[in-house]
Amino acid sequence: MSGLRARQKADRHRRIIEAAAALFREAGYEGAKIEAIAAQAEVSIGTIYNYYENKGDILGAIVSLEVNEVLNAGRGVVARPPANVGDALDTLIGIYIEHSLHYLSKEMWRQAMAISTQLPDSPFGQAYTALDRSLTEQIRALITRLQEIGLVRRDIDGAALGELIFNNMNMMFIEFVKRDQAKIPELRAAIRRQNRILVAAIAV
Amino acid sequence: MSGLRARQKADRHRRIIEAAAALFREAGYEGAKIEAIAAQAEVSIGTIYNYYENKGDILGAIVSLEVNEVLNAGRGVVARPPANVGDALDTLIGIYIEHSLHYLSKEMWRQAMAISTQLPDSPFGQAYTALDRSLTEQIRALITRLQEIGLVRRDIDGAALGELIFNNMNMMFIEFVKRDQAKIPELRAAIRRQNRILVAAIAV
DNA sequence: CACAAAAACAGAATTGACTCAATTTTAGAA
DNA sequence: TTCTAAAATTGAGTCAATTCTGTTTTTGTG
Repeated sequence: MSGLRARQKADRHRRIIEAAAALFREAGYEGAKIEAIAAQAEVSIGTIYNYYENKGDILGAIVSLEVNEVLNAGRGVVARPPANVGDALDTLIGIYIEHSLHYLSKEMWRQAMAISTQLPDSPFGQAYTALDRSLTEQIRALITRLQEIGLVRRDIDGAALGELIFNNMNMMFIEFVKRDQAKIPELRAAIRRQNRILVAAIAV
Repeated sequence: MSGLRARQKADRHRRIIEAAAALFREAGYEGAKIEAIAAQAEVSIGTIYNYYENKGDILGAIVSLEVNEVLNAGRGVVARPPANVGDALDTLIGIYIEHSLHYLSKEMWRQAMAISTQLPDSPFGQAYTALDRSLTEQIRALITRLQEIGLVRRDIDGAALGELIFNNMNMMFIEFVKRDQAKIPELRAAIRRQNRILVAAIAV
C-alpha cells in the first residue's frame, strides 16, 4: 500500500501530463513531439509508451479531466434548475460551453475529437464515448427534473429528447472548434435558436 | 485546350483515385501505404503529393464522390415528398444512411470524419464542411416544401429546424460508424424516435 | 525544327511516432 | 542483509508519411 513503486508511478503520470499539457498549449498537438514531452517530464520515450498507448491517449487524459469538471459543474443546475425550460437548458449548455476552453485550446479539442472517431476502441476513444454518454445523461436528468417540477410535459420521451439536445449541441460545438474565429456568444445564440423549437414543443 | 498535359493530368488523377479506393477497401486506410498506391497507380510518390496535399485528401476525393451521389438521390424526395411529415423525414434520412456504406467502409468514414475535424482548413476539410452544409440545406428545403404543401406549420423556423435534424442525424451516424457491430435498421429506428418529438411539434 | 521557360515527375532523404530487446530498479522471501 | 523474480525504464532502431532537390517532359515561340 502506497509503496515506493506506486508513488513513483503516480508521480510520473503527473509529470507526463503536466509536460504534455504545457507543450500542447505552446506548440499545438502536432508540434509537441513525444521526445520533447519525455525530456520535459524527465522520463524516457519508452516510459511514456508504458503509461499511455499512444500520443492521443495523453491528450485524452487531459480532456477527461476537463469534461469531468464540466459534468460536476452541471450537477448544480440539474439540482436547482431555473424556473423556465428555455433558461434551464441554456444555463446547463452554457456551463458546458463556457468551461470548454478553460484548459483545452480549440486545436486540442479538434485533435481529441478526431482521435476519438479515428480510434474508437483505444482507451481514450472509449473514454470519450463514455463522457459523451454522461453529458447526454445529464441533460436527460435535467429534463426529468423539469418534468417533476411540472415545467415539461410528462408524456415527452425524455431519453430521446436528451439525445436530440446533446447531439445538436455537440455537433454545433464541433463546428465551433473547427473555426478559429467562431465566438462563444454566437454559438450559444445559435443553439438557443435551435432549442427554441423544442422548448415550444415540450413546455407545459 | 485538352492538350496532352491536361489529358495526362486527368488520367493520373483517375488512376490515383482508383488505386487508392481499391487499396483502402482491401487494406483499410492505415493499411494502404502511399508507396503501394503510387505503385498501383503507376506514378511516383512525389507525383501523388503533387496532386494531393496529403493522404487524407485522397480519401477526401472519394468521400466527396459518395456524398454528392447521396445529395443527388435526395433531390427526388424533396421534389415529391411522402404526404406525412414523419415519413418524409424518414425517407430522406433513409436515403442518406442506406447510400452511405455503398463505396465507403465504416473505417473509411471514421478516417474521413477524423481528418475533417483535425484539418478543417485542408482542401478536404473545407470540402467536407461544405458537404455537411449542403445536406443541412437539403433537409431545410424539404421542410420548406412541406410547409408549402401545408404539412408543416408556417411559423416554424425552417433553418434552425434543418440544422437540428441534420446535426442529430449526423451525430448518430458518427456513433454508428464508430461501432462496427452497429446496424442500419437500429440507427434509423433511433433517429425516428428522436424525430418523433419534433414531428409532433411541427406538424399542422 | 530548335530552344528556353514552365510544369510535372521521381525517388532519396528527412522526420517523428512507436517498438522492442537489454538493462535497471523494486519487492519481498529466506 | 542478500538474493531472485517481477516490474519498470531506457533509447536505439523501425516504419511510413511527407519533403526536397535534381531531372525529365511539355509547351509555345522564333
